[in-house]
Formats: sequence, structure tokens, C-alpha cells
Amino acid sequence: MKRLTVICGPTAVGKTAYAIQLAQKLGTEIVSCDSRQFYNELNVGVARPSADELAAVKHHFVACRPVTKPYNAFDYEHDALQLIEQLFEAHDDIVAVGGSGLYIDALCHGINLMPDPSSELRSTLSARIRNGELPAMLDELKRLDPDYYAIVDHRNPIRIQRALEVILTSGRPYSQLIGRPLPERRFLITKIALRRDRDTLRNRICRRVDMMVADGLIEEAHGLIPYRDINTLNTVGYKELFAHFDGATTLNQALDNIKNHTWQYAKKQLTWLKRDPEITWVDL
RNA sequence: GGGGGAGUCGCAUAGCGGCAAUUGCAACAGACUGUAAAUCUGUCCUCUUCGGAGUUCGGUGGUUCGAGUCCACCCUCCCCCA
Repeated sequence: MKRLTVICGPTAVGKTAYAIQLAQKLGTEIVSCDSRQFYNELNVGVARPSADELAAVKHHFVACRPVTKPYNAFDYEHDALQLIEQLFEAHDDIVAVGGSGLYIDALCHGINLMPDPSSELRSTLSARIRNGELPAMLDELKRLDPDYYAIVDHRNPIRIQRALEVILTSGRPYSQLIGRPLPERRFLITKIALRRDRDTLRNRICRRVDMMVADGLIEEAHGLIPYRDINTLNTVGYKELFAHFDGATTLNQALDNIKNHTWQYAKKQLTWLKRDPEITWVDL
């Protein structure tokens, strides 16, 4: 049976190096599931593997699309699955690495098929949220899909928006669409989550941010100013520098913010991974 | 030496007689099915059987039914003139 080994864990634990070593040992290639390393324009700020690392093992889904083209977990599932089937023709093992929990879940278990909302609908709904119409939207949701209304976080506008998008374009309750069983993967999945003690991880994060600066993070962010309103650029490491470019913070404050926010992100990743019973934890 | 201003729960900030005390950040925990490094929630003086209870606003006294808020003195810091 073919096997996919997924390497996950918080940012800056050392997933990249671990995955490369494993892939070399298994004589195989790497599929990234990092929602930010997909993009051509994002390099040092998203800790893309170095040129040497990319040369050591063939990587997929790294720097493969422009930030201007929207992408999501469902598209990723589709693309990655297709690629994986293809890679299994030549390999018994494949290594996947990444820190984006939703994308890892999409790869390992899939996401229910739902119709794509038109971009008009999406922008209409987000405009309504900006205009403070969330309560009215909640009423709509209550009427159209009481089951989902009962469980969603009423204060999370994105959740409400998404549910309405799906309901309005499919004509069916969102709660029905997300509940359906998903087909099992036709390959074995082993999930390994890397872990380090808090202090070590925190230090690694701080050191890595300093290294990113030495590697040109500030210049990279500066060059990305034209794209700053794209959601993909709403990313730790860039948004803090955009604020600095605006004069809202000093450079040192911006870098401190990046370190803190990266740490918060690492904890959020851990929270996501903790509830996954399939994971085997490995202490580094 | 003279004049002015300020000390609030880790940091910053509100507060001008009814306050365990505003807001932001940080911290801690959590949610998450197509924006996910996104978005959102809870806790955040101490104890709590989660109903409350006990201690707080530089210090010491005082005025008041009641003081972070008013008065006196003291301590510390900042600014201006010398």
C-alpha cells in the first residue's frame, strides 16, 4: 500500500529540515501544505525552503502561483490529490509538510463539495458586513439554515458570510453540505507532529525573524506593498512591516510584533493539532 | 534655587466623589469543512462550592455616608527657567 507521511507542527519547529531528511531516506518527493509558501512573491517572510533545500529534494506546491490568483483549501485538495496519485506511480512513499491545519485536513480527509460563490456575491456580502449588517445576515441565516445558525459563532463574520454564500448559490442549507461523508483516501496516511519545549520554540522564532531581516525581509515586504490589500498578504511578517511603512510603528516595534504574532500563530497551530487523534508527536 | 506637570492591575491608557476600576497591547486557554500565517471567542488583582467574598490606584494622614478622584505633608520621575 502506498503511504503518505505528513509532517506537521508549529511554525519554526524545523519541519522543512525534518521532511527533507525523511524524503531523502525514502527516496521520494515533498508535497507542501503551507498556505503561504504556495506563492511566487512570498519568500523570506514565509520561510520558504532555501535554494539548496529545494534542490536537495523535489518540492511541489512551493512558489508555484502568483498572489493575485485566489486559491483555497478545496482547490488545494484537488490539485494535491491529483499530483499525489501521479507521484505514487513512481514512489511508494510521499512526504507532505506544512503548518496549515485546514489544508492538511483537506489533503488527508477532504472537504465537502460545494458550489463556488460568484465573486459578486462574495463582495456584496463582505460589503454588508462592513456596513454593520451582520445582525440582518444572522437573521437570514437563521431562516435559511437554522441548524447551522444554532452552532456557528454569531460573532465571527467570516463564518456567517461563508455560510450565506454557499446557501445562496446552492439553494441548500450549509449544514447539510458540510455533514456529508467523505470518501476514504486510497493510500495510508501517517501524521507526525514535531514538537519542542516552549522556550526553545520561542527562541527559534525570535532567531528566525532576525535571520529573515538579514535575508531581506524588509525589502521583500516593501516590494509587496502593491499587493497589501490581497488577503494572502494579511500575513504575519508582512502586515507588521506594512504598518511600519505607514509610520504607525518603529522598525523595532514592527519586528517585536512579528515575533509575538509568530508565537501566537505557533500556539494556534498547536491548538489545532492537539485535537487530532491520528497524530504521533515527536519531540525534537 | 524658581516655575509647571505626572505617578492607576506586565506595558501603555481612561477615570475629575458611588469603581475591582475604561481601552489597546502582551500573556493564557479555546473555536474552526472553500479568506486559515485568516477570522472569531473566553480568561486576565487574590480566593471561590462561580452565587459571591477579600484586598487595590506612589506613601502617610485627613475631609466625606462614601476617595483613584478633594486637602496636607512626604517619596519618585519628567519638562521649562536659572
